Amino acid sequence: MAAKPHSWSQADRIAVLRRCPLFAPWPEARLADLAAIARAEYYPRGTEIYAHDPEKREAFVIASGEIEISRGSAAGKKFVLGINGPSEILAIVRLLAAPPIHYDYRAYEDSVLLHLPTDALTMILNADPILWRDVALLMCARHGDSLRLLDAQNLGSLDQRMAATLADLARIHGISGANGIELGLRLPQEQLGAMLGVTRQSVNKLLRGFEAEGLIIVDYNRITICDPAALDAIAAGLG
Amino acid sequence: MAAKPHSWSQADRIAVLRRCPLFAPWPEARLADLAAIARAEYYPRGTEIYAHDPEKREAFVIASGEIEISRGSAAGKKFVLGINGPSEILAIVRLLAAPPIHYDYRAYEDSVLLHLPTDALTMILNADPILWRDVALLMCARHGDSLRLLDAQNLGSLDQRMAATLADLARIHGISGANGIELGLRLPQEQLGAMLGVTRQSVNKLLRGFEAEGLIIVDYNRITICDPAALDAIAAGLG
DNA sequence: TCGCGTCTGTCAACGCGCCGACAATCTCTT
DNA sequence: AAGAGATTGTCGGCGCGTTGACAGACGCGA
Repeated sequence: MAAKPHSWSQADRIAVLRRCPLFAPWPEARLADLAAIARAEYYPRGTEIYAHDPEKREAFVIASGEIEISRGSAAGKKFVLGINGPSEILAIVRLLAAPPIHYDYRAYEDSVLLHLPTDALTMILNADPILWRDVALLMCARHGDSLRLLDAQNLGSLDQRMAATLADLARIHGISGANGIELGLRLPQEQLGAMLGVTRQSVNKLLRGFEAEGLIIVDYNRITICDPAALDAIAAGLG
Repeated sequence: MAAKPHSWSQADRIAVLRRCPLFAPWPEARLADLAAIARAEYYPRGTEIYAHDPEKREAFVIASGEIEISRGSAAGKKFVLGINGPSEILAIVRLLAAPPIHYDYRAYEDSVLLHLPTDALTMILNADPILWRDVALLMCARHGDSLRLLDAQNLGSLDQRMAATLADLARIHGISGANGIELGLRLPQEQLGAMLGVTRQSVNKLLRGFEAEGLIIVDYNRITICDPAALDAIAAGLG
């Protein structure tokens, strides 16, 4: 599915960038500048993206595949912030935030990324400063997402957080199918647990509860959302 | 302490804005533009800032006092994101984030705020677009803060989160005193609980544990940090 | 087609933080 | 100086999610 990047032309890179919401409204010339500094790279499933240099100052756009954003603790626990698909731009915060913050990026499926070195990226932005506005808006949206997660953690029950997470995944990775919205993603219960901050066993019980109510269908590594509205209702605290 | 705002001059407003990290580096002319659209308002302790209109599209700078940022659940629980002091700019996200997100702002002490209507603010930014860069950097820093909180919630123990929260409070509200860093803030244990997402009783036990180890001194509504380094060590998971 | 590694279903024991309650203490107002 | 309201200290019982363990199901590669 993912074409190997060694053969990618400037036009190929521009096409990928054009699909990224942050860059979509940019003028053609700026996109060309961006594409000129972009470096395409292929990562087979399971690869750590910046394993060799956690302090690497590069953002990247997902050309194809899925990237898992996570963070591990000294105790060996793992917290998964999210799993992002094509056209998302990631690792922007690490470029700018002070004090710096570091997340682990892992290829959840075979993926191709377009790397954008910070220094070159900021030079392009400074050359046409109104583009910084788009960055600011993107950061606001991301910040809003984090805040929503934080609220859910502190105010919601486990049911609610599970419902919210499933609804989010459906929005990002959903493909409409025969019985409802199918998550186009292999999704072990352990993985869901790492997103919710609970154990695999708890996820299992929850999932089977939802299935019993006809909200979802669980099928070895795959989940289908039958009743998205009901999930949203639960997530909102009305369930 | 807080001068009533009805008497504030343009020069007074400029002085307040100059102290805000976001605006500090801006040229004098832009600051004057900002001050011209700013409206100073006084809020006695306990007042809800946008109670009359939760959808109000205004950011504000704290001229004096303390503002609590929180969010309530339908079940009556409350989650406190933070308590911010003078020179902080708040409610920026609500202006820009999509989908919108709403927090409650409450005067934790008698406070004076400088309100900045969104539309006028964005016009000033658009007139000198490089200023958007500062906004983007600020949003990155804020986003980083949220992510750190989120990590702590999902990976850390209650001890660690308590230590981290106390260290944060010391950084923002700390005044060096005889026995260490005194938190210049009345801080009921219930309030700390709302920040950590746990009950008052749990906070009490934790606090007395820390006190027994000589890390802090608890004195009715006041906390003094005796050993900040030890708290940081605990927060980092080494305690 | 076999076999191994991954993923799922389920259980009992355990521990941590919550709930509800009550008395003691402190602060502020009158 | 006194009373009201807010804050703290502390307890026992309870519920939920964890821990650790094991059997069974699935799916990919040899």
